[in-house]
Amino acid sequence: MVDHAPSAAGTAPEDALAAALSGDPGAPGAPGAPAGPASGDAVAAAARPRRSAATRAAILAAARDRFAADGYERATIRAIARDAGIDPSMVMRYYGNKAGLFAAASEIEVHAPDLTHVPRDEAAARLVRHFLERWECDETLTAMMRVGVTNEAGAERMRGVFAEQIEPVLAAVCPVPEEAPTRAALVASQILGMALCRYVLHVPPAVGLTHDEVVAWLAPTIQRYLTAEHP
Amino acid sequence: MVDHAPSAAGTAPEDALAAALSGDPGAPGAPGAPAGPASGDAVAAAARPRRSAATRAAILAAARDRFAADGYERATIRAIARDAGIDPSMVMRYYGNKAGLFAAASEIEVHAPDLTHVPRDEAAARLVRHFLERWECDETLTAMMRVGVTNEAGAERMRGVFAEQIEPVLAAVCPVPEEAPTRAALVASQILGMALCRYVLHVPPAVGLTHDEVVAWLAPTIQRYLTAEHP
DNA sequence: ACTGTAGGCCAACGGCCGTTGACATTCCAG
DNA sequence: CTGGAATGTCAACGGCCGTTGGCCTACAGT
Repeated sequence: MVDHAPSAAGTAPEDALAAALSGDPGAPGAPGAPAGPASGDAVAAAARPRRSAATRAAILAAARDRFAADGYERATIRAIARDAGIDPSMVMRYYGNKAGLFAAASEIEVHAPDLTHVPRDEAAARLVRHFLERWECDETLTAMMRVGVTNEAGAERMRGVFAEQIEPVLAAVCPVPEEAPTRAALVASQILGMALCRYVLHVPPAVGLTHDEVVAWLAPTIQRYLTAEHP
Repeated sequence: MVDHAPSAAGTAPEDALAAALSGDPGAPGAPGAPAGPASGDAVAAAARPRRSAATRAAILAAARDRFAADGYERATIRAIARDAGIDPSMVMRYYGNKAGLFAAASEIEVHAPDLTHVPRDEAAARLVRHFLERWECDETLTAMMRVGVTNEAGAERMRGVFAEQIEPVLAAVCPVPEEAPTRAALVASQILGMALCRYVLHVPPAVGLTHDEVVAWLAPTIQRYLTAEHP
């Protein structure tokens, strides 16, 4: 009778991740960032490069690699710290906790191209090629997919990226504005599906396609999702 | 001197999963399965329902739910056993270890429909509708996706399902046989992408589509991947 | 009635994890 | 030169995990 809600015991860590991904300012601020030398010149304080910048960057780079390779649960702070060549406690000092580190390592900028000044029948090809390059330039998107699939907070972040960075861009070329969300979701389903097969599951025939082949196959699909009349 | 390979300690769990998913017979056999009453009638021994069958089924059902909801790492044997109403050690007795349990819980049967006797222009719609229903009838496919994205052994299993259960079915309706793998991968990318958005990431516009709408949008895409000439 | 065996529970072990706090070192302002 | 903040190391804590082995119970064959 002592424990009245044992079934909810396992959800605490996930809450931490959710809070961190929501931009919750609850994380303990890194030393050196908030308070300057008190009476010193604010501009000088901001301009002086912190010696820790290199360490922070190394941690972030190692974290991106590990999260992309292993997902959130299997990527351990100890392993990330080892890759970065520092002590695990430094990760805590700079990013508060594991969730905060992931939130920092998974800041997503899709940089979807502006399609308003692209000929309508080239928009889809442009889009496909952009995402191929974006996906291969670093492993952030792979990491986001790994965590989004496993973790509800990660999924929420992906929905946010979709709503804030994908939908608006596609709405600009949608003939009927109120259909934009549906059409954007269809586009996302095809692009994410190809990324899943090619970069995460490594399905051989999907890996073997050249960029041009992927564009040639997918662009007509995307184009139809964008502009064809509602079936 | 007892333990001769201490350096490989960190990789053991993943290897165990890989071995289990490869159908490695190394797992300790469950009691009651291999040896009958020695001198008894073999038919009677096989027919007599083991009292443990219900427990085994309960474990498997709980495992499917947990793996689907949490992925491989976060789904704990303790939680699965609690859901099944038994002791964690029973899981070990029946399935050897966690990897063996997952291997048993993720036996995938896609049951892709035979398309050889379907009018060519209906094949795609039939396929899309089948996968919608298949995906919603239980959570096995969601579990497979969660693990396939996070775990290399899980990805290997998905590639196996693709090669053995998807590719052959689609090859039957492919005009050019040697293009079958590529076309099957394209089909898989669209179907898995929609499943990802709809059942895993829960992207709102994708969730809101009815079956008929999904079929209406996706079928032309699938049809083109199946039968349109190579672009 | 007796006994072997399958089914089940319990307590524990060793290990890895995230996290913490105390202590050493480097750097810079005064 | 000196004091304090920034940077970094080390060792440890508590917790949860997968896994193991011992012990108890119920039942079927003889």
